Amino acid sequence: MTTMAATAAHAAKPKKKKHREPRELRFTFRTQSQVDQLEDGYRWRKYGQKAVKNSPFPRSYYRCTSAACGVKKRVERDRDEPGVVVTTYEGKHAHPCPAPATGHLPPPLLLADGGRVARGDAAAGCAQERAVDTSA
DNA sequence: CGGCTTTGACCAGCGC
DNA sequence: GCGCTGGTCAAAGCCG
Repeated sequence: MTTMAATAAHAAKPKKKKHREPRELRFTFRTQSQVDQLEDGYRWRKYGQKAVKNSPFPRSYYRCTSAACGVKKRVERDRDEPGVVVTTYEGKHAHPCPAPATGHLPPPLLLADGGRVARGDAAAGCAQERAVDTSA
């Protein structure tokens, strides 16, 4: 960002967002983990990594590998707890969980975010979707 | 062979 | 007016 000197020689892309659309719900969970790729019951593909000023650590951007699943997930480490990662889910899933029910990988310690409450469950994603679907 | 990961670069909006 | 940040995309390489 310091040196953005570059020659524009590429076609523009239809990507722009003035205001956050209320359509996509945002869930922020604080999970105590050492790895970013937490198994929440879905597959995520990292599509970017940027360092934010709010945190001394870089933020990771993940996207659901599903087809009609436009769910995004951003993972960043806590500023005071390097052992804790802040997982923010954006959007809602529209596909079954690819992970088997026998997948009890994450041990988990989900804390309440700034407004929402999460339960320690391997199927955090499924639970989230269910909660949203039932609520909305 | 397929699928996933990583890095760099670019863009847009906003603030002062 | 300029600078800055945040966010996304693209391509390539590597691994199982």
